[in-house]
Amino acid sequence: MLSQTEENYLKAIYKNAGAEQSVSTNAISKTLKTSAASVTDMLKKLADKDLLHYEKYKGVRLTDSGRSVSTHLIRKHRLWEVFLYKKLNFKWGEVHDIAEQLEHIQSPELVERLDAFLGFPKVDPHGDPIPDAEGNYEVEEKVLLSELPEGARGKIIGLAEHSKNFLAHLDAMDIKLGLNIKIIEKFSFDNSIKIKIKPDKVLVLSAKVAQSLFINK
Amino acid sequence: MLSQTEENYLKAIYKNAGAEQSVSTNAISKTLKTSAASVTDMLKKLADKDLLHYEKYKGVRLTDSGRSVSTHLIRKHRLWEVFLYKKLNFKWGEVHDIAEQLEHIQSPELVERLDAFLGFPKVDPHGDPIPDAEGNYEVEEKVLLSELPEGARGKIIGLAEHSKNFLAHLDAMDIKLGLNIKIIEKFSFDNSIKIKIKPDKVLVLSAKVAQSLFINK
DNA sequence: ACAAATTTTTAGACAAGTCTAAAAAAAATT
DNA sequence: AATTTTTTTTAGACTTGTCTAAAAATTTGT
Ligand SMILES: [Mn+2]
Ligand SMILES: [Mn+2]
Ligand SMILES: [Mn+2]
Ligand SMILES: [Mn+2]
Repeated sequence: MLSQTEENYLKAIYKNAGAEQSVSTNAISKTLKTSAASVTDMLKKLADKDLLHYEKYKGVRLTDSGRSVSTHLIRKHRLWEVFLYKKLNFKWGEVHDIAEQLEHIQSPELVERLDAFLGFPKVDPHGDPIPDAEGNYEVEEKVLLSELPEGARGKIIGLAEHSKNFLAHLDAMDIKLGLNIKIIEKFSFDNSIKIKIKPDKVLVLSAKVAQSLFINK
Repeated sequence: MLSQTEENYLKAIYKNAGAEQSVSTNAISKTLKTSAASVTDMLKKLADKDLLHYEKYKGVRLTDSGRSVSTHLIRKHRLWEVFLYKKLNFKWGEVHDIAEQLEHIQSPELVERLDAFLGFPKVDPHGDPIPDAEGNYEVEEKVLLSELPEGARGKIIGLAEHSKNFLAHLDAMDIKLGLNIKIIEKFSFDNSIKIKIKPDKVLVLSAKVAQSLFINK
């Protein structure tokens, strides 16, 4: 059985590079906010357990086993987020930190029952896909709102940023996942974008916001 | 913030002696299945944090602060048990081990929302009381089924034993909390007891079972 | 191609939580 | 009251995960 710490390293590696590419010691160290020296130590331990391939000075790549642990953690994390959001009515900016703890609960049975209880959701409250029990998931085709031309229509399906700050800002602007939008006008002055949502509500989004929203393609 | 380990020590102390009495090093060591030497070390640390009163060779007693941590843990443990039992349909013998992990999740907001989601339950799936946010709870007056005379009536409201084995046995016998029973006959041969449940079902309980079921008084 | 900057590893230390073995204190027996 | 048994504490060691400082390797820039 893996410790929470080991699990967090694997997840950090997966988030940095997925299962194919390799990740540098420094990248992991930044994600986890630990020293590079500590990371090196841990990478050796995880390599001993066949969770990743490690070659001195060359960075690491997850093994199949390591990838499986990572995606399973992400599955648990996102299922718990759905639970907190849908059943306990937390805001979407509040669920991540709690799920960060809940994802480490060890009980395969619990995950499957939670999944069923939630109605087998496909995405978490931020629009990110929930891996199935085998660790597989589909990534929807999407494009940044800021990339779309005037006149284009689409639906908000994901976020390029996940900070609490950003999520709270979206709440304040009444922007949620699933909204159908149409681009009315793009302002070259500051790259802000005027959009229409629903029948007749119009609002102007800053460039920063437009660059952080994914639209279906 | 306390570590899971520290929390488990406090809970073990509370379970052994409540908040009034004092507990011996050995008793804690048995409950937690760690060496007496380790327990002594930890007791000093917890005393430094004012969670308990420690005097060499005299055992320990929780402080108000220690008692508060303990009852809050028990509150969380039992609320999660209700969740697992009522919402995820786990059997009552399966919930304890998972709740043992969930009780350490740190989020005051989560506990209160879970409580509301569950409809503010007063007892857990084993009939044990759930402390409120202040750590207070009422213990229902009860008596062992084995103590009742022939002809007595009552309702099964609690368990004197919590082993998985016992819980599975009760499942096999179709005995649950809330059942109304009447004592038909007590057999002096082996102290088994014949009871009637509901309209017309009669069954004989072994002495061991009768000594492990609480009836309301 | 060499020097400088950056990244990564090693070395040595520390805190938390655990253990076993031995010493000290307390409790039980005779 | 003295002896034996049991409980508790101390001493010293080990593991996990972390750190800082220094050394080694790699990458970048000229
Ligand atoms: Mn998250
Ligand atoms: Mn985590
Ligand atoms: Mn329990
Ligand atoms: Mn616990």
